Amino acid sequence: MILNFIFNIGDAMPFEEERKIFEDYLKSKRLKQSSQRDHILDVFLKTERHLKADELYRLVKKNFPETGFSTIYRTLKLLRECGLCNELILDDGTVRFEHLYGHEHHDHLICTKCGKFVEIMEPQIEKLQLKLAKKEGFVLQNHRLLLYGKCGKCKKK
Amino acid sequence: MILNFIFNIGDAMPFEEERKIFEDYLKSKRLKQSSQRDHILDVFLKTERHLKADELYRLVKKNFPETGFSTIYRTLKLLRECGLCNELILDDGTVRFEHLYGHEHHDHLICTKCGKFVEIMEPQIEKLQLKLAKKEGFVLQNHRLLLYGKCGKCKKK
DNA sequence: TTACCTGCAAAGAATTTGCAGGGCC
DNA sequence: GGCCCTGCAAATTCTTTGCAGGTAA
Repeated sequence: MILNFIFNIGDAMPFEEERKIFEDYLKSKRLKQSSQRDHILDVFLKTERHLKADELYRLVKKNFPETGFSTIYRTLKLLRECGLCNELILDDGTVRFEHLYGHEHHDHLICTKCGKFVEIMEPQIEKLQLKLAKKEGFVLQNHRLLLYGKCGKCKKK
Repeated sequence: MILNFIFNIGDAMPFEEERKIFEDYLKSKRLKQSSQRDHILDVFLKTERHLKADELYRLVKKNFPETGFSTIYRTLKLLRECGLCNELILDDGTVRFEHLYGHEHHDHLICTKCGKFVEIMEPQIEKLQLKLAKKEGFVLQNHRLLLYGKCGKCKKK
C-alpha cells in the first residue's frame, strides 16, 4: 500500500476497509492500482465535505500537482462503481460527491446561505414514498429528497 | 394578441390566464412582446409532457422554423421568472420544464424505463419534512422529491 | 510483455453571451 | 428614435475521449 509511509507503524490505518474495497474492486475487474488512484481515494475519504469534481481536483493537486482532471473523473467513476461514492445532483444542477461506505441511506438538508449539508433520515417518509408509488402502480427503485432552508446560524442574520 | 388568428371569434381562448400573466410580467419589466415569445409560450403550454429545452426548440421550429435556440432559453428564463414554468433537474442531470401556473405544489414519480411522469402529493410527507428541518434548527424554504421506479406497464416486461 | 494508466489537448453537450441588424412602443 | 429583441456564432462550463508515452503485474 503506497500510502503506508504516512502513518507510524502500529497506528490503525485510516479507511482501511474502504481501501480494501477499492483494491478488491480493481482486482475483480483486472484493473491496476496506481499512486494517483490511491491519492484521490485518500483525499476523497478524508474530506468530509461534499466535494465537486473541481474541488477534489484542486485538493488532490496540492500534494500531487501533476494529476490531471481526467484522472479525477475516471477515478470518481470507479469509486461509484465499487460503492464508495455517491453522486448528488443539487437543484441548481451542480454535482457533488459523498461518501457511501458505512453511511446508511439518507437524504439531505442544505443551507441555501452557507451551503451546510446535514444528512437526515426519516423512516416514516420512506414508508410513505413506498405507499405513494404503489398507489400509482409503480415499483419504487430509488429516490432523491433534498430539503433547502436556512440553518440555525444563517436564519438569524 | 398575435395568436388570435388561430382561433375562431367567440371561441374561448386557451391559456388566457397564462398569457395574461406573461403579458403583465413583460410590461412590469418594460420588456416587449414578440411573435417568438408568444409562440414559444403557446407550444410550452399546450404540450403536457415535461420537455427538455431542445425538445421545445424542435417543436417550436415546426411552425416557426426561423426561431433560434437562444430565444428558447431566454424565453424559458422569463417564463420561470413570472411563475409559469418550473425547471426540474433529474438524477441523470437532464433538465426538463413543467407548467407551474394552476398546478399545486407536487412531487414526481418517474418511470426509469419509459420516462412516464406522475405528479404526486402527500401532505404527510410535507409535514414530516418540516418537522425534520425544525429538529435540525433549519427554516425550510423548499424541497425537491423525486421518486424513481418502474410504472405498471414497464414492470411487467 | 501485455494490458492498463496517465496527462494533455481536443471533442462533446448544454447553455450563455456579444453583436449587428430588425422590430415594438 | 430609442430601446429591446432576434438569430447567429463564439464563448463558457462541465465532462468525456483519443492518443502517445509510461507503468503495474
